[in-house]
Amino acid sequence: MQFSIEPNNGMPIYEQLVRQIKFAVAEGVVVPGQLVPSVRELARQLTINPNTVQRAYQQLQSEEILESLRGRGLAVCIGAKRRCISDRQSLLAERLTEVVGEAVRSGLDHDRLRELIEKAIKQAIRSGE
Amino acid sequence: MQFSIEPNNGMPIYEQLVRQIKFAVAEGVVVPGQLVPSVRELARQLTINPNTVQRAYQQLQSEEILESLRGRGLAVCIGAKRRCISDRQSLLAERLTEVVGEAVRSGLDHDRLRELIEKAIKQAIRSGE
DNA sequence: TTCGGTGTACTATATGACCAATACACATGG
DNA sequence: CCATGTGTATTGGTCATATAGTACACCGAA
Repeated sequence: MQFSIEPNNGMPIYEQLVRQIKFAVAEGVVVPGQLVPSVRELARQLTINPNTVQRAYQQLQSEEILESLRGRGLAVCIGAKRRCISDRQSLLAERLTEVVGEAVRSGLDHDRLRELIEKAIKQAIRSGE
Repeated sequence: MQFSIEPNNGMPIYEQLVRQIKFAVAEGVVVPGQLVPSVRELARQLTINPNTVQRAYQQLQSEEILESLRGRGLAVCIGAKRRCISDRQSLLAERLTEVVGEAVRSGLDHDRLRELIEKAIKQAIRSGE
């Protein structure tokens, strides 16, 4: 459960959290039934406000990714993994479509575009190992 | 000079404008010396607030893309085209790196990722013609 | 039972983006 | 000259995000 929050990235912090937790469930980093970090613990870990974490957890509950075990914590729902895998594809496709769309509309050569994409992929893989 | 603004896209409206105007200069849709639409005209055209247009124009002046001919309008600076072409590449690469980075970190297969990218490119080209 | 950790709820405050309205200085065309 | 259209500046308001602080109900272990 390693999250990285980037403020000033346009995307609200609570939304970044929602995405990353969904991705973690999709990858099996947290399995159904397992507890996620507590509101206060995760807030302390990321040095953000507990209310912000709470907001992310609240949305994940409304999407039936997490369920509340009051007094104990929040657990990953049973059927959540399949849905998170599906969600991951949708969420990433959505952003990709936006960015690629902007590039094409801007008039950039398709060759240049593919070149930039390949460079981005290599950089992402390299920085992640 | 055809712009499309999407509110609630995370990116502020004035920043969307700055990018699209830079792209237009890079493409030669507006050539150096030519006047861009007036603050009020563009605001009316996009049904946004004149202050928002003003803010975009102000930033473009600080980057020496536009110059103010007070009482007449705003013109594209002489050396601006080359800089805009360079800026376009940087701006698009930056966003691409972010999105691709998120996809890779999320654990998505590289094959799936390339698949999504190809689909996004085809869709962008198709919707643009 | 008691205590600490859990989720949850509520109010208040600060910041940034954006809208709304107004006012002023300048240039152009009648 | 003067009316119109420019850019520019200022003030105030709304909304979403995020922070800060407090309070309550619940569970489990000591």
